[in-house]
Amino acid sequence: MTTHTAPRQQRAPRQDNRRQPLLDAAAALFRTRGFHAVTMREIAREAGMLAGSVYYHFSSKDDLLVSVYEEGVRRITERVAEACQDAETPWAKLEAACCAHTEMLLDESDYAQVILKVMPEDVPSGQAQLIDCRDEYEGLFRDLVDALPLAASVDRTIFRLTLIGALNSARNWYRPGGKSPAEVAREIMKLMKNPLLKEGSQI
Amino acid sequence: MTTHTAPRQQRAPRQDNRRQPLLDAAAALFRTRGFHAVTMREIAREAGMLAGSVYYHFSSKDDLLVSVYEEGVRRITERVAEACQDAETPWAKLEAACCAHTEMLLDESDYAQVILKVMPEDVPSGQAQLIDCRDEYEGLFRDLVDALPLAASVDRTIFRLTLIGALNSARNWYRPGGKSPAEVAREIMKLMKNPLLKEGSQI
DNA sequence: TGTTATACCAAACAAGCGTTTGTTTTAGGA
DNA sequence: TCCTAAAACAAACGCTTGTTTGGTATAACA
Repeated sequence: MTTHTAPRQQRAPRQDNRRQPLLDAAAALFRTRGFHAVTMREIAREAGMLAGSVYYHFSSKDDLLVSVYEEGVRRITERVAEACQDAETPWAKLEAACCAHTEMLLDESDYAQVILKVMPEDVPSGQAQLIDCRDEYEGLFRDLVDALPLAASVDRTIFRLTLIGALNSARNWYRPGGKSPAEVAREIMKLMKNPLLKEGSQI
Repeated sequence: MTTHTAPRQQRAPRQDNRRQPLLDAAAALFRTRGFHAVTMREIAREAGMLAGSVYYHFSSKDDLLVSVYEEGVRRITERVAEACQDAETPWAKLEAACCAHTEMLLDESDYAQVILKVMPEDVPSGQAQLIDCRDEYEGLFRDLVDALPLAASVDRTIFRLTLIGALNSARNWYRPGGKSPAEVAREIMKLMKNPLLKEGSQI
């Protein structure tokens, strides 16, 4: 007697599938209010459905956050990698990367901004996954910094982390209408590249 | 017939008052896990009491957070202001301030670290209060930066915000055992003060 | 066109939340 | 020593949370 494994026929997703609007809503809410302050009912309502329906697409709130986070890293990685390729010198590559990074964080993508707002420790079940994502993205900048012609006395690790930290901190004070995100990024890089001292002054 | 307003006699707080242990517990928990992820029951248990008892000392969870936050700003302000006074030149003053700031954020005070972990928008009812606190503390750094002999092309506002942002970002990667907090702060300042370029290299 | 996996709704669930209430213990001042 | 305010307990309140369950409409494929 043969074992009848059910055919388990698979079908293409329907066109009216609302997984994407759901992710978008979650990204927007997580970005502005953080993981713990947002409820499944809010996310669902924003996507035009009920809370229970979300569980057809995601197994838990944590799972939903991880998906948003991964998509955020995917998008910013894509943009930054693309921006680097157009530049020629190591410094120009880094600058292009910083501009793209800052643009994503300051006005373009809810997804990318979730990366700054949500900390891995907020989601114990997916902590390792989020950290891996972040590390992979940071590796991009490690390569760019390693390629720079820096004085031997400069600690490249601290330089890299400080640069990214400085760019990210713009999120706390940037307001649209003044300098553009790219201008902010260039200004910050200028600070770290040029001497600040007034000519003739002593330290 | 005279109206007898009750004497309403006031007494000094008892010696076994546990308001302070309560604040300490709240500071430690808010710092590591954030405002929304921490419950009143946890805070109370950590301080050795029950959830309801907390409301004898604080009118709400929001109120408790605001108290912790204000105490954090008070402590870091005190330490930074004290550190500045010992230095002489503008740059030395700023460096002393940055070292003190970084020490508080990296290993000393749960209270000070709450300032980084909790965002004003987490507590709508006390948002304005938290922002005022933060602004007042930042004013300290504004004065220090304004006193620096900088090249005219440098945007002092962006310099100040970037410096603080860079220092604060160390919270994300600092690990005890390597460079001390003060060394990290000095390294970051060096990055923003000195030229990075290798001698003879082109941009 | 009929079948079925897809994608949702509607309603409930247990657990946990911040907070309130009424009562009890206890230390400080007369 | 007695009285009273301080400071806590014990237990509940109403509500919200993330999640589960059972049912139902419908688009996709045979």
